[in-house]
Parts: sequence; C-alpha cells; structure tokens
Amino acid sequence: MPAKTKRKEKETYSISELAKEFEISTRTIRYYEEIGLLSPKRTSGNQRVFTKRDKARLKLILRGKKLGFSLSEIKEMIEMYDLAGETEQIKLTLRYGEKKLKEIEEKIKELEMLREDLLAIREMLLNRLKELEGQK
Amino acid sequence: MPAKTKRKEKETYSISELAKEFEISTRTIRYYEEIGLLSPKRTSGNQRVFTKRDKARLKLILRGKKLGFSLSEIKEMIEMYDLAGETEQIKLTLRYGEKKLKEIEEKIKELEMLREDLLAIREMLLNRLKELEGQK
DNA sequence: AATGACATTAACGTAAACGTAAAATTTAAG
DNA sequence: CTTAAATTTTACGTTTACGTTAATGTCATT
Repeated sequence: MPAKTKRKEKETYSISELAKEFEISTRTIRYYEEIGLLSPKRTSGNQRVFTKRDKARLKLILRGKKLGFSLSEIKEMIEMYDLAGETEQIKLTLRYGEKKLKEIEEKIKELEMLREDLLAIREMLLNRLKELEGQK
Repeated sequence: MPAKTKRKEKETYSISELAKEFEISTRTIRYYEEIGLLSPKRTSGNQRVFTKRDKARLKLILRGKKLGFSLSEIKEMIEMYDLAGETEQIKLTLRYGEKKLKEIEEKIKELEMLREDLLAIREMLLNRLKELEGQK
C-alpha cells in the first residue's frame, strides 16, 4: 500500500520556468541575481537551480516592484528574511521593520486619498453627464 | 470702510517658489512641462507663471510618483481633469476612471498583504529574540 | 546703467532597470 | 552520438527621469 499519496512536488525550477510563471524575462531574473536579490544554486554544469524559497523571494521582489519600491529598497526589506541570529542584529532589524511598516501604512493612506480624489472626479463627471443629457 | 478684509491671496507662483515648496528641482518642473504634464502661462518676458491650478496638478503628479506610477501613467490619469465636454468623451473617461480605481484598490490590497508579511516577520523575530534572551 | 538674483533654452550626462545580440556550454530527446 | 532547445557569460544598447553645465535673458534695486 502506497504510504504517500502526495505527488512528488517539484522542488526546483529552471530560470525559464520561473520567467514564464511570473511573466518576466530570464534577463530580469539574472539581473536580480547580479545585484544580490537572488542566489540560486547551480547544477554541475553551472545552470541555475531555483528552490521554493528562491521562488517565494522572487514573488516578494515582484510585489515590491508593483508597489513602486526600488530594487535597492526591496533588497533592504528582503534582508529581513536572512538574519544571522545575533540578538543585536535582530533588534536592529526589528527597528527597521517598524520603520518600513510605517512607510507602508503611509502609502496605504496616500492611496486611499488618491482613491477619494478619483471618486470625486467621478461624481463631477456623472453630474456633468446628467446636465448634458438633460438638455439634449 | 474697507469692504474686503481678505488679504490679497497670492494667485501665482514662480518656478522656484514651487520647487522650494515641494522640495523638487526647477529642472524637474521644467521636465514635467516638457512632457506635457504642466502648461503654465508665461510673462511678457517668457518666464513661467503657475496658477493655483498648476500647483494642485503638480501636487497630484508628485503623489502619483510616490505611489510608484510612471509619469506617463500619471499623464493618463491627469487627463481626466481636462475634459472637452463631449458626453461620449465623458463616458469613456468614466470607464477609464473605474479601471484606475480598481487598480488603486488592487494596490491597496497588495500593500495590505505586504504589511501582513512584515507583521509576520516581526512576530518571528520577536520569538527568536525571546529564545536567545532566554538562554543567555 | 549696472549689479545680483532668478529665469530661459539647449545639450550632454547619468543611474536604474532591464533589452538584446553574440558566442560558447549544458541538457534533454531521439 | 547527435541535434535541438535551453542556458551561460559578456557586453553594448535603451528608456525613464531627471542632473548638470553653459550661454543668455529678465527683473527688481540701487
């Protein structure tokens, strides 16, 4: 009797697999490695091998990008994931994290303001439409 | 008897006044005009004169930037402010506005997810700290 | 009219974030 | 083993969003 029904979850990915999945170029992925955002292992033949962890990290990078963070900012944030274990380091990281949290909450607030602006414009437009339709 | 106590509100601004107020360079402002984001009037001597409206617009541009929109995206959004008056145009603009609204709400959601991530990391770090401090 | 502060256009420079092409390897398939 | 598809590094190119002179012009004061 088969003990594990869990099908052999693919543990690793090639560069083009990730590129396809996230709809980015392989160049982009290599570039992220170049600037230290990713550090995939290599095969005996020197080809990149990405683990689940690498993939999760890439996802985080792309999310950061969508939100307007620069790659260097993203790098700083990502470094919170890889900690030595020194308590001092951890404390510093915590402080840094609080700062980033505030920035993010700031950003959320600003987006909400922008949303309000757009909603106001929408109202304006709807009224204008009514006027124009009314006097047709 | 003086009828109006309202002090002569300054209606216009020079390029450097705006630059100082928003903490950007004059070059940046000229660049925004160059790509059609601003269209200030000119003095007889050809110097730029910015109205309240121009100023409000600049503010919107800068807000968009802080949120990671590209200048061309911002340009699209800004065009919602200047409408012909044609009902068809207005309808199109409304549709476009709905789209932008959804994008913004998407962005807000993603930021909230990012915030959750960071909060989780913080928890992790706090636990780790406790362990380390405990076994000192 | 001359001085100094601020303004103008023109044009070249730059950093970030990739795109793209070339030449050489590696891997998978037959 | 051979071939095609995928990957590698190298290196120059491109776009966006301005920075940075340079050469002149304008404006308010003296």
